[in-house]
Amino acid sequence: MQIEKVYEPQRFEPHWAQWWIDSGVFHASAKPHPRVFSLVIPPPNVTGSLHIGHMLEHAEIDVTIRWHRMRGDNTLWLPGTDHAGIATQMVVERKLAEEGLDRRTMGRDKFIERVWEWKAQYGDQIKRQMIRLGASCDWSRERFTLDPGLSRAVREVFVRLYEKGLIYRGEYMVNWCPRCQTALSDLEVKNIETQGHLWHIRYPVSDSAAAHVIVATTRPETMLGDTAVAVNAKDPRYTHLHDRTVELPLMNRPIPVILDDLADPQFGTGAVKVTPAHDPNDFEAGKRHDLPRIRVIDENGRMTAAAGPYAGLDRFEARKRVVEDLERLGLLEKVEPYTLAIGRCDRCKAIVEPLISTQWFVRTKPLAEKAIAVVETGRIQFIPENWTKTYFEWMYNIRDWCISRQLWWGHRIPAWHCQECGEIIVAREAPSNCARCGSSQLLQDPDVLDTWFSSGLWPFSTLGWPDQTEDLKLFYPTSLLITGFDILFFWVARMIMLGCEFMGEIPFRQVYIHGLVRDAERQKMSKTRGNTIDPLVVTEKYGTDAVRMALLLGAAPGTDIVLSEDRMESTRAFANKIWNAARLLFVNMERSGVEPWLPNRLETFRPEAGPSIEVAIEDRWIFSRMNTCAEQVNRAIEQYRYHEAAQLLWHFFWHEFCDWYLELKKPCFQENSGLNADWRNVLAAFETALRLLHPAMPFLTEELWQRLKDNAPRPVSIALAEYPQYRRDHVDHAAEREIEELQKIVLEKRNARIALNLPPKATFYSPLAPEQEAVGQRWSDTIRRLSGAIIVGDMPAPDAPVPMTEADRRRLTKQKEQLEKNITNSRRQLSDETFLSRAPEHVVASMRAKLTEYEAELAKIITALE
RNA sequence: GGGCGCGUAGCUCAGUUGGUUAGAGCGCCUGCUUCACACGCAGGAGGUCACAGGUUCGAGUCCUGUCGCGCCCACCA
Repeated sequence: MQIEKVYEPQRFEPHWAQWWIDSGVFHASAKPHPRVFSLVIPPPNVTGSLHIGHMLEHAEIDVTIRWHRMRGDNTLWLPGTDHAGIATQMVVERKLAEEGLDRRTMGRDKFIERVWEWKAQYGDQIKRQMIRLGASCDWSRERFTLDPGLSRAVREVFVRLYEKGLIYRGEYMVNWCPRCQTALSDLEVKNIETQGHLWHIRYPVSDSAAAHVIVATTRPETMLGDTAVAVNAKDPRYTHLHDRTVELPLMNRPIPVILDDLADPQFGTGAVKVTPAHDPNDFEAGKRHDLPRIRVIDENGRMTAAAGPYAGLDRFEARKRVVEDLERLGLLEKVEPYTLAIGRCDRCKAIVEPLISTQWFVRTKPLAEKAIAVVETGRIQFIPENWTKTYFEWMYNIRDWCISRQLWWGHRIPAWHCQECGEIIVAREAPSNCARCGSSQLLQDPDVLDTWFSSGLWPFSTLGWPDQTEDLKLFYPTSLLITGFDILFFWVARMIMLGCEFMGEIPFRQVYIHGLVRDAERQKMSKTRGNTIDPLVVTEKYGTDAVRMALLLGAAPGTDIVLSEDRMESTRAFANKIWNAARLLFVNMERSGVEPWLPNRLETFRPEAGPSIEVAIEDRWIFSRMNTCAEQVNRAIEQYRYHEAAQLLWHFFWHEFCDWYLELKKPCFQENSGLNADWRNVLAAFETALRLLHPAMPFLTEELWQRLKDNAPRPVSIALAEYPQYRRDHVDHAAEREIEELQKIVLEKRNARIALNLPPKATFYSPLAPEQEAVGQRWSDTIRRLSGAIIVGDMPAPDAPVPMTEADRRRLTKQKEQLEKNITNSRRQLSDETFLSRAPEHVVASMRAKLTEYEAELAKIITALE
């Protein structure tokens, strides 16, 4: 059998990725099963290819899913993608611009056609990437948020919410992105601290030549739309202005002075200009005082006709001109530098303009109540727990959700406007006549829904809702959601609200929130920084398994994940280590004339299996150790402690299986030995180790597992094999104690050799402590092989004792000091009445045991030093 | 302004309900091409757990405060 020295992932991974899909290994059963584990993917945007953050998410999901599948659960990982309204439309528009095209000249239908073409191309790319990265999804259940079925669910939800009065349409102030030409929800606006100015402007008081009031603003251009100046009723400085009017400069329009709490006497001059059409606070104040709303900025961010001489100017140009003009008129009191939070569009970073427009909204308070309750009662659990607080924080202060977008790509709002009487008809399917006047002149609302409206239904719309499908019955509520904190409000919160409302049941039981992937310098990865890691590039270079392992090793709950080439190099080394352990076995099997035959598992190493099968102590030891490892790994995965699971696997395989077990087994690999008990045990141990490693490193383990032949029927894939579980009867304390003692002796002898300055190959005589003799004699050959030391009993003792080197003496002295300190500490603790009465028994017991150990060791060191 | 989190070896981070000598990977130093693996083997150096108090028999872990850093939310012009 030809096996290369170095594991080449590129040769095997694509092959297995395809085979898994073709053989349907990952398909969930539609039949009820006592244990069901289901999870829906956070659907990636169709806009682009997957980045390393997706790979982390998918690695974590995949480990969990594979683990459940191997435990025999009926397991579903439902894949799919999101149409991502604004993001996708933006990308396609940009693409069209390169061709010199514009969506407005193309027309809606033509444009949507182009987006679908884009989707076909990129949606496929995402699927290909995921398959290549080993994601064990059930591709037969793949969904897209704009699929007919999911669109039906969207219309159903919209209509029901509307009928329940939870969706309304109205004229309100919304965040408007002048670049994207659409309204945005509050969540889609990012407030970014920016260095700006605070302009203090004098507004002359009407009929009072000298008097004026000074207002401060960060946006002077909006003064053109001012319809009042507000002062606080309790502010003694402005009592003379009550019931007066001021002259609005530049526009020469009298505006009233109103009394409103909007004006904070502590801030600025205590007087504030009111622009009801362009500021959310002013909008509210305007409603309270019935002020006119003068719109001076339009959807393009340009000044309207109402802005008089400034009409047609860009809003920022207008600001400059307004300030210049005020200065010329001597109405500019002063300008101060000022730090303010500017709202920017989450997608295109354009400065958002608050505008009054007619939009559709969801009344969120009633939905939030249920969503709060299910988390409060612990029916939904966040991991790590502290996200619960963030979730509540947002839910308690939730505001109505603007769901209409002036885009073309997305779910068209299922509302029709009657051209005759203006009636609005909300319906599941297009109505033919107006419900009020009977006219057939109906036009569908041009707007589409916020992307998150459809993703909010994802856990049940993907399973067939509103139909009561088998899948829905079986897999809803889903077991777990694994996602990032950046979409906690956007997505997770809305799924909980909508799931509780429409299914009457939570969408998932647990939410695991993973961290952000950062680069070696702990920086956030972003395209502008140019520090992104492309999953395909690094998997090509290091192998999928290595990259997965690197991600998992860093994936401690609640922390960000640092990924660097260094890390992937070390995990690649680990993959190679597994490969070479297999190589050792395969090469020796050939020499021994052993067909790579996989024995039935347990009978080979269990002492109870009968006297006919020899079970060497190292076999008993490795199975006992592997049992412990399985226990810990299972518990770690169960608690989403992926980094711990990965580290346990690493340590077990490298430092126990390879460093000790295989080394101990080497003498058994004899020429033409045939398939003896030793071989059976080695192969059984190796096969079990592969299964243990499989969720973390699926490709390598599948490749090696398939190369092991079997004498008994087994699943077609290691992905369907049984995951090793802890078994009480596999614990073998006697074997562990003996091998531990052996390890201690070998390490001691190795150190002795180094202290003597002997080269690795040199053998030397070394005495054995009396208590080690029983073990030492039995393992003398092994000790000699692994340490180079010939122990007393093997050979006559040397005439002169081995002289101690300086380095050795230093080391021992240091050890001695440390031990003395520990002994003092332990003795003090053990003579402390309070400690003895309060500390748990096992702590006291272990401290006693350790103390004895320290004392013995100290005695040895003292004699050695003399 | 409110909320969350971080500060542990040169670097990047683990450290589950407090329990005795604080761990890993990388890097560094020493010695080895030993017939699975130099993506390797054997060994080693390196930490007053940010700082100051407190609770406790016992604190990296719990409490208070200080300093430094990050993230999220929020309409103070």
